[in-house]
Parts: sequence; C-alpha cells; structure tokens
Amino acid sequence: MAEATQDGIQSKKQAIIEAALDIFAKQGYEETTIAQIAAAAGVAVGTVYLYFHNKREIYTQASIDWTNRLAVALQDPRILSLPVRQVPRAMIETVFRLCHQNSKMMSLFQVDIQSPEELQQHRDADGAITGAVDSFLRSTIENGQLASFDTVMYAKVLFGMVHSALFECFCVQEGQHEEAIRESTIEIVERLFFGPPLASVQRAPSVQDEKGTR
Amino acid sequence: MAEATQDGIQSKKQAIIEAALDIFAKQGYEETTIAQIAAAAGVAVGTVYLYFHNKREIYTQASIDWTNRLAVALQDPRILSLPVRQVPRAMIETVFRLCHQNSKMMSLFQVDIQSPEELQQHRDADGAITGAVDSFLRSTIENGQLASFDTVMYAKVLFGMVHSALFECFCVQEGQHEEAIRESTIEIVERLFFGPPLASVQRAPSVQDEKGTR
Amino acid sequence: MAEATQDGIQSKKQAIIEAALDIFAKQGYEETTIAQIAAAAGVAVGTVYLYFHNKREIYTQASIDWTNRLAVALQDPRILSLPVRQVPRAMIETVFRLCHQNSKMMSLFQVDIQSPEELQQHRDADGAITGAVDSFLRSTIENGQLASFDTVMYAKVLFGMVHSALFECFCVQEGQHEEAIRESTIEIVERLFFGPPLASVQRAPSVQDEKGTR
Amino acid sequence: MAEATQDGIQSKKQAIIEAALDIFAKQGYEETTIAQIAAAAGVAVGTVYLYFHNKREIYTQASIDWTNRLAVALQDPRILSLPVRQVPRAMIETVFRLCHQNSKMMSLFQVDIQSPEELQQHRDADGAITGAVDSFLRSTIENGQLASFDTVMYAKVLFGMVHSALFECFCVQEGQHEEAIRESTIEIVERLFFGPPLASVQRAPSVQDEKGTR
DNA sequence: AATGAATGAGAGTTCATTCAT
DNA sequence: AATGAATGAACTCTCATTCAT
Repeated sequence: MAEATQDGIQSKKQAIIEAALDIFAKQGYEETTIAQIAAAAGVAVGTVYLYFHNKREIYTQASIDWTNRLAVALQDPRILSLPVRQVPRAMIETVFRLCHQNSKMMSLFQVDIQSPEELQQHRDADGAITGAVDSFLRSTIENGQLASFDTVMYAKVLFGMVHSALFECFCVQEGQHEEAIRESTIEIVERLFFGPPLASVQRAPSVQDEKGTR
Repeated sequence: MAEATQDGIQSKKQAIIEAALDIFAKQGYEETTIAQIAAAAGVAVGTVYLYFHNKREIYTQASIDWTNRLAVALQDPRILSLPVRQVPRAMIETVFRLCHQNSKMMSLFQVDIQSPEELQQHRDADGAITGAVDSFLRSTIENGQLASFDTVMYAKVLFGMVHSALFECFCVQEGQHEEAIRESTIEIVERLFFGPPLASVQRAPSVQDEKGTR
Repeated sequence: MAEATQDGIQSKKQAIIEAALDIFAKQGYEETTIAQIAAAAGVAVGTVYLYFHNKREIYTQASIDWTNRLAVALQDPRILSLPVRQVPRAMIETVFRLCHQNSKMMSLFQVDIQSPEELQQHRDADGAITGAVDSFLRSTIENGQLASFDTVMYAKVLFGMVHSALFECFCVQEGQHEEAIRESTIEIVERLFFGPPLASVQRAPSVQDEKGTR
Repeated sequence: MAEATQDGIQSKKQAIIEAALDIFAKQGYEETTIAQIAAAAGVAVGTVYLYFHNKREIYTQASIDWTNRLAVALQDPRILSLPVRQVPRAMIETVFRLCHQNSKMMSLFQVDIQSPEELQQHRDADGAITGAVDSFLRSTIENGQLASFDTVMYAKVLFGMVHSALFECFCVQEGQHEEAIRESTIEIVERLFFGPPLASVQRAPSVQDEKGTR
C-alpha cells in the first residue's frame, strides 16, 4: 500500500510536470497560470502546491525533465556502440529527432534563470547532457581513436553549438530548413573530428608554423 | 534647433533604451517595471509610452540594440584586415571582450519571443551578426583561402556555438572560467578551419574512405 | 450545508450587487472603482472578479436587478385585482414610491450601453416591465373593458413616458415637485384611457372642418 | 478683422463641438479622448483647452447643441401654423426625422450628469424644447381649442414620452420598427388630445362618475 | 491528501491636463 | 493664439499563494 501511495504521489507529481511541460512549451512561462496547469493535470490548484513550492519550481523541474530526456537519449547503447565516425551524426540526428517530435519543448530553454538554486539545477541538468558527451569523448581518447583535448570544455561548447542549432531550427525558423541546419551541424562536427579542415589544401604548409607562432 | 529637437527625441528614446537595457539585464524582463525604467531614464512613466507601444517593444528594441553592437564590432576593419588565420580568434576575443564589459547583457537573449513581428525583428538582428560572419567567409573563399562550403549555414551554426559559449560563460558560470571557455571555443573554430582534426593520426587513412562511403 | 454554500455564494454575489447598486447610484459608473465596491461589499477586489468578469458586468447586473424590482412591483396582485380605472394610478404611484425610496437608483439608467450583449440584457429587463404592462392591457381588452390597440407598443411608449417622468423627477429635479410630476403623469394616462380628451368640447364639431378652417 | 477673428474663434469652437458631437455619439463619453476630438476638429490638443475648460464641458456643450437643434425644429412656423389637429403628428414626425438623420446623436442623452452647473445647463436646454411645446399648448388653450391644464407639466411629460420613444427607437431598437414606434406615439398623443379614449364605449357612462369616485 | 474560494499586492497602460515654446 | 511633448495619478484586472474545510 505504501508503494501504491508512493506511486500515487509520483504519478500525480508526474502528471503535473507533464501538464506543465505541455503548457509552458505552448504559451511560455509568464503566460501560463497555475490554474491551467492544475486543470490540465486533472487536479485542484491547491494540490499543485502540495508537490511544488511555487511556480518557478514547476518550471525548473519540467525544464530539467526535458533536458534529462535528451541526456538519456544520448546515452543509448545503440549510439555508443557505433563506430566512432558514425557517433557524431547519430547523436545529432537523435536530438534533432527528439526535438522534431517535441518541437514546442525547445522554448523551455527560454526562460531566464533567477535564483542561484535554479541556476545550479539547470547546470546539473545540462551537466547530464554534456557529461554524456564528455564520457563518450574520454573513452574514445582512451581507445586511442582521438587525440587528447579538454573533453569537458569541448563537450560543453559542442553541445552549445547543437543546442543553438536546435533553437534556431525549431524556435526561430519554426521547423523549416530542418535538414539543412542539421546537416550543416553534422558536417561541422565531423570536419572538426575527422577533417579535412576548411582551409584550402595549398595553405596546409603554413598550419605547422601557426602552432609554432603561438 | 530642429536638430536639437531631433537630438532631444533621439536622446530621450536612447536614454530609455539604455536604462531599459541596464535594468532588464540586471533583473530580467518580468521583474522590471516600466516605472523603474522611466525613473532610470529620467522621464515620466507616460513618456515611455510616447516612444514605445508597450513593455515588450522596449525589450525588443533594447535587445536588438545590443545585438547590433555585436554585429558592428565584428565588422571592424581592424579585424577583417587581419590574416585569415588570425580572424577567428580576433572575432571571438572581440565578442567575449564586449560581453565581459557588459556581462549582464547576455541575459537579454533569454526572454521568449511571442509575436511573429518580434520574431522577425530578432531574426533581422541576428542576421546582422551572421551576415557579418557570412560575408567574411565568402570573401575568404573567393580569395581561395578556404574551400567552398555553405557559408550562410556555417555562419549561423558557428555563431550559435559562440553565442552558447558566451551564455555559458557569463550567465551560467557567471564569468568564471572565462578564459578556459574562450580558448576552447577558439581552439575548436581554428581546428575546424585550419586543422588538425581531433581524430588520431593513425586513423587518418580511413578518412579518405569515409567520404567515399557516404 | 450545500444549501449554506449555495446561500453563501448567492449572498456574496448579491452583496456585491447591492454594494455596487449603492455606489453606482451615488457616484455614477465612471467615478466608481472596483475597490470601493469590494470594500462596501466586505470582500477583496479579487473576489469581485470571481463573480463578475468586469466592471460593466457588475453595472449591467445591478441595473437589471433594479429594473426587475420595478417589474415585480407592477405585477403585484393587489394592483392587478383593482378595478381597471384604478390601475393606472396604482401602477404609477407604485413606481414613484419605489423610486422615492431608492431615489438614487434612477441614475442607473444613465450609463451608455456598449456591447450588443448588454443591449440585449437591458432589453430583456425592460421587457419584463413593459411585458407586465402589456399583459395587463391585453387581459383588460379581452375583458372588453378597453378597445383594441397595439398593446405592446402602447406598453412601451407609456412606460417610456413614466420612466422619463421618474427621471425628470428624481434625477433632474432631485425629488422636488414629485407630486406635481406624478399627478400630471397619472392625469395624462387616465385621460388617455378614460377621457375626456384635451380638445375643448365646444370645438368638437369643428373637428370635421378643421382642414377647412386653416 | 475683429469680426474675422470672432468668426475664426467661433468657427474653431464650433468645429470642436461638431467633431466632439460626432465622436461622442459614435463612441460614448468615456471612450472618446481629447486627442480624437482635436484630430477630428483639425486642431492641436492644447487648442481644445483654449475653448473649453475640460472634457465634460465639451460634452455638455455638444449635448446642449444637439438639444437646441431639436428645440429650433419644433418652433418651425411651418409646424406652428398648421391646424391644431395636425400639430402633434407634425412635431413628432419632425423629431423622428431629425433623429433618423442623426440617429447616433440619441446616445448623447446617455451620459450621467455630475455637477449642479451641468444639471442646470441640461435643464435649460431641455427647457428650450419643453418651452416650445408649452408655448404651443398655451396659445392653443388661449384660442379656446384646448381645455385648460397644466401646460408646463404636460409639455414635460409628453416630451419625456417622445424622448423615450426616440431612445427606444434609435438606441435600443437601433432604428428598426421606427414607423411602428413613431405611429404608436403619435396615436397616443392624438388620442390624448382629441380622443376617443381607450376605454370601451359601453363603459362611457362611468366616465362621468370618475371624478366623483376618487 | 485534496480542494478551490478568497485574497490583495502589484502591474501595465491610459489620457486629461499643463506649459514651454 | 496655437502647439503637442510631457506628465503622473489612477484605473482595471491578474494570478500566485493561502487556508479553512
């Protein structure tokens, strides 16, 4: 029975998060009211406050919930067991596919963060994603398939790039040009990892010096 | 005198924008009141409504104003006349420097867009930045210094990456690790343009096939 | 308990209407604020909006409420069971008495109607009054006590006359000359119903020639 | 030149009144702004305040202006020189015609009166109308064509009736049923003046007792 | 645990009025 | 006389949050 109650609590909380996710995505944070969320979740307004302290907490958890879904998707063994050269494409295609299916969710990244606690929570959630990328990069380096570099930073910057591309694609362009944006993103990442660089071949010799000048 | 009036109008509107920029950056959109903006700009509340139709319009213009400053900075001849290999670093250092000086401004990119008109305006403003990058890329290709690629898309995706890095740096990390983030970003872009790719040398042979298999 | 709640809701709504009726009557529509109504009704501002969508809706319902009280008073069996010849006086005296007791209420008829919905609601409320008059007229005709005529129109026009007289009496003259206005109104209606007409008796024959005399 | 200035002043003031009349009629008092009136009159906002102390004064004068037009129309010699029996119809048709042509103006009677000064001004304007009716009634009595009665009161009450009918016709019914309303109004007035009363003929004998029974 | 009626602070926005030019 | 930019008080309405049931 304890479990049943536990489930009841969990499912009710989850129902609220899912309702919130939906409405926040559709209307944005400020335009969404607790009453709407409560109605969509099939509970009373007061009930929402049994599970969350305030509105921002709902948003934060909903937003993190969505971020975590992306992190989970990136850690899918079906991706990680691919040959290294196929992983970037597979990862990027995966997140584009998820965002395509939930295109409205992208706007959840749009609300400004206000308290340090929230900031930390978002950091943690983002960390789940970049951590997934980071651990892939690290293990690949350990395998000797990649040169050594600052995997944490690269993971962050690269995920930032993909994230921006997703935002551009689904929020700014509203889903148009999806393929073009996705393919350019993939091309850039693959070029970064596997080359060739954009600089014309005849310029190649100077590359060596360059490193030296720094 | 007509000029004085003209200036008066412009300076008053500009004063409002600057006051708004400041307070929006500090407090976020929703926490900022018109009364605060008016007070900071040294005008009456009603005066704000002589120059802007509503609060969002102030935000949009302030946000665009800031975006345009970045675009202008990127088109500085002192950057564009550098040797190609120095341009990525120069551009990225420039925007990091600007954001460092106005670190609060970054949060201006955080408010969700609501009307199609706003969306278009933001698109235009962003276009000013990516356009600057794009035209640099195009002319460099024409010079034969870069291989040919989709410059518009690359400009968008790369700017997205830098933008995300800036956001991570100044909003999420609150200015800590600025150098590390900046240098990683520069390193990634330089590697993309001038190599070498991250893949270990011993793997190099397979790179050729790869292109072929696609 | 359900009834208590029902009563609670009703009494709260009614309390707001009555407070509004009072303040609207005293100060007019525009000079009345929601805060005043809420305070007078002993509830919070927000509570007013639980029962009414907006200020005009409060006004409309208050105004209609008052109109309905008149309609009810006119249908009092003690009036309708009187001999026909006493009914006009009884009806007019009744509405004058009601207005005398609530003299401020008259000004509730003063606010301009804005939406078609409101118009319809006011029409309905007015219809309750003219309907009461109309049904009296019809049954009296059926009794053979009055000649046949367009009872609906007569009811409307006659009620309009009385209404104007009430307005003149309690709004324009502020209650002075009440008796004179009331008696003239009664005299006109009785003369209309039971004669004699105003035209001089000795002139009656000339009615035929009238055309000729000019 | 003084005259030109005088005319200039008059015409400018008149232009404002006419613009105001139009917009007040269309939108109601509260929805009308000084800026709209100024624009419609082709003057600056400040100029309006050279001729009127405040917004209500504009309304009052505009409203009175319209009332006076009705008063003037009722004093048309072409009406007053008609045979007595034709005068009621002629007068009522005249005001209906005027209101038909300016149907929006009716709503000008809708704004609540607030200061004693305004009240007096409206009283005076209404007095111009009822005075016209009154003087017609008095002279007709003097001619021996009507029995003696309280002409001032009758003028007021009858004008109130017509006024209500006009309001019903052009504001409530929005111009529909104009003929029916007008004809019923005329019929009632003619019946009042010239008979026969509505009471059925067989009841006639009792009319004599009437005075006695009360 | 669940409810939802009640709260009331607080926001954006309007616009009559003023006054320096 | 004429202007219209500037003012700022005051409004309606919203909605996160509470708490008695």
